Amino acid sequence: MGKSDTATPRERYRAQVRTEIKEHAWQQIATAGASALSLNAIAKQMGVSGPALYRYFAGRDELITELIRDAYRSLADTLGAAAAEGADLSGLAHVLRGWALADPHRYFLLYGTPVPGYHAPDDTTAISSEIMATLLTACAALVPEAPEAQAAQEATEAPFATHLEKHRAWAGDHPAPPAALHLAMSFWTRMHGVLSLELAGHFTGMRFDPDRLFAAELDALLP
Amino acid sequence: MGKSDTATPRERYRAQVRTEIKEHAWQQIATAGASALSLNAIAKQMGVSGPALYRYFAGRDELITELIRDAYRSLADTLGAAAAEGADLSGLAHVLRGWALADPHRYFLLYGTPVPGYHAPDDTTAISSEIMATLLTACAALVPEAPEAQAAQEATEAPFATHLEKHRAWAGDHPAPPAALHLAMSFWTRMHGVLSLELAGHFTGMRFDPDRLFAAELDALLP
DNA sequence: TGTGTTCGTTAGAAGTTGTAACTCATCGCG
DNA sequence: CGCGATGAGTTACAACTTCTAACGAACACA
Repeated sequence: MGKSDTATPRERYRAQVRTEIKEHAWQQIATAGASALSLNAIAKQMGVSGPALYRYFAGRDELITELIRDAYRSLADTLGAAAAEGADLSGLAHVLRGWALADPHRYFLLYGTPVPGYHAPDDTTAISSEIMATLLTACAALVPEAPEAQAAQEATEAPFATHLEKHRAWAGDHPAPPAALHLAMSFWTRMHGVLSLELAGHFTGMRFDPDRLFAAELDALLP
Repeated sequence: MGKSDTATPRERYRAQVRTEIKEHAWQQIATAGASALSLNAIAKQMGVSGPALYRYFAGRDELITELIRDAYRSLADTLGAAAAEGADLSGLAHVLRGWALADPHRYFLLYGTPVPGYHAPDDTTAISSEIMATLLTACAALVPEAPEAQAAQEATEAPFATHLEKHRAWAGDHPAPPAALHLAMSFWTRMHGVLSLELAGHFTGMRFDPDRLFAAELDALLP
């Protein structure tokens, strides 16, 4: 089991308490939202005194940062596993939706209203581009390989795709054609649009089925 | 000037102080976000003591509710004015974008991560459907009037539009055809998807121009 | 078995929301 | 004009939050 064998007892205990704290934090976030996360309440729930938690997290911000990191990791792993099992872009969409519905607060922690002073650490942006990479692979599988002549024609018809091609630093060195870059961005923004409005409860009251809206948007997206 | 003439001096003073409080609140939200809004800080900025503000707002929640109401009102008026001046759906999209970019925190107050215990009062949902009405009018102007034969054909091709037609309570009694209902929902979710990710800063680092992504999504949406 | 690291505790500072009670200015009415 | 009711602003306080400091006790390791 990798690290836990080589660790000293103290380190193992420390890691265990850290995860226990995070579990209580998730539970608290799920009921009251991230803004209501209270270190004192977690301590009380664990039966220890308030300042004890500061041995494990420098403060509320570091705890939240850790939760964000875990959430990104979970999403990247979930999408990555689905892709490894052969899911196409449509499959990834449904996996994403399931992941978001399983814990709306976790989704909002990643893609909701940004925390005022918070700045994402480097490794979360790394995980974020890992997600983007699996997305790009699925998108590239849907976009037909364009011969040169057709590519030139596309350049005049799809100005945004060529714009993305000129600023493709965010795609890393992923070998996705311009149309796939465009498809990935549309996928991201549209799925997020439907999901975030649904999770925020903006569709309650309207009586239609959010499932069908999601399916319709997905259908309109796929080439 | 309507009400302010008939009001007693006390009431006029009260209304003035209320708007002054709200102005400071907006200023504070713009710099630190809604979650960091502090009645004490507002009081200090206004040169009065903390509890003095409780004469004007029952608490933090009521102040935020009032700010949300004002934000909805502002958005509805802005879109309504644009529509009255002849803006089509594309024009409304750009007006919406301008409104959101002018004060991102205000946008997130309406469409961002929901506040845990908060439940929107009735009149905000009324304003919300006012917004939806101007949207539906603009959408209806874009979809062609369908003869009966064509409508029957559409019913099999556009299942979500017919689903919306069966659950069109949210559209009030607006006489928009099913295709317009569908277009309005797509408009809402897609524009929100691009805007909220942009405003949350998820595109910083990627070097492309958010303006062009917005334009591309809008272009893909219009029939 | 000692020794030093680390954990958890209590005490306290500085901040927040919100309530209670009191003073005092002001508004309206006789 | 004067007097009484209304309401604004004050201080004091309770209960909460994050977070620091100092102390005792438990534990791992040599």
